Amino acid sequence: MPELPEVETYRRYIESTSMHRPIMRAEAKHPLIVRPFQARTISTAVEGSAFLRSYRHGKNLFLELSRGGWLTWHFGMTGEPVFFERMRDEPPHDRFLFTFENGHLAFSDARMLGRIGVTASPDEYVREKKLGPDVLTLTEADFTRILERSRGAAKMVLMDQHKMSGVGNLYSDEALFQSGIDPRAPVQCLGSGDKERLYHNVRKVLRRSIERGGDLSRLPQTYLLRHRSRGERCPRCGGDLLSIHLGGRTSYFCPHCQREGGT
DNA sequence: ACGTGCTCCTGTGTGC
DNA sequence: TGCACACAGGAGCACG
Repeated sequence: MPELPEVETYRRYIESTSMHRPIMRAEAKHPLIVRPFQARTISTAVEGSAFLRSYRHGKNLFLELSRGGWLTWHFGMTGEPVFFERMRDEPPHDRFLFTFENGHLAFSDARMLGRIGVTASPDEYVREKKLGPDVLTLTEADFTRILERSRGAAKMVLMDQHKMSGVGNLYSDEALFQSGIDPRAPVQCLGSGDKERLYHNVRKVLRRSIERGGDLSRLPQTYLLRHRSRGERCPRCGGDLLSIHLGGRTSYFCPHCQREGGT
């Protein structure tokens, strides 16, 4: 379920469970999870190393390997890291397993849309994938510049990892809701007030969720995310929420509280 | 250079 | 209860 806050939560989890432990085995339990690499390539690069440092860029996690290079980790839609000590506690859908002297770190991923790979450095990976800057590193001026260079629906711009990296379907809905902006609003139609609110709300929403450990159920009831399902009502005005398809993804918003822009 | 839609995968919830 | 089918918080790619 990983957007930026979840991946940051996973990074901290791995920091607290799995660093500086010699990796005895690194095994792809399913070949798809390391695509387009060969399972062997990853095992060879990782076994005998330890994770030295962690780094996150948008929804991507990087772990520096003591023998050189970095592990890359993308969580797809259903991936999560699980540390455990006894094999009988191995999670279901274990797709990649790191084995330490005392314990294991599994990549559990039901849908297998996640990926594990290796790269020379996070910078190299970001360049290869043409990822935009991590959204939390953006200044307001950077953010505004990105919006001004873009066209199309505001929500699509927020979610485009090549423009800015880290925001997905759910948090874009939330930031737009809190900013009173219709997800379909063309970015060119946003006023400077809209852009300013959007910048602050994107950051606020992501930070708040990180504080809550990426657990949506711990976000305030005033958030759209707590009401993001069919038939629910806007937490602000009580009106019916609308759900539409935008770029193949489901968007929820309040047609009363969210406008096409111009402030 | 762009936006749209298809595709990769499997598990779960919904409605008949 | 059982089954079929839509749908899911992501992203790369082909196509127009």
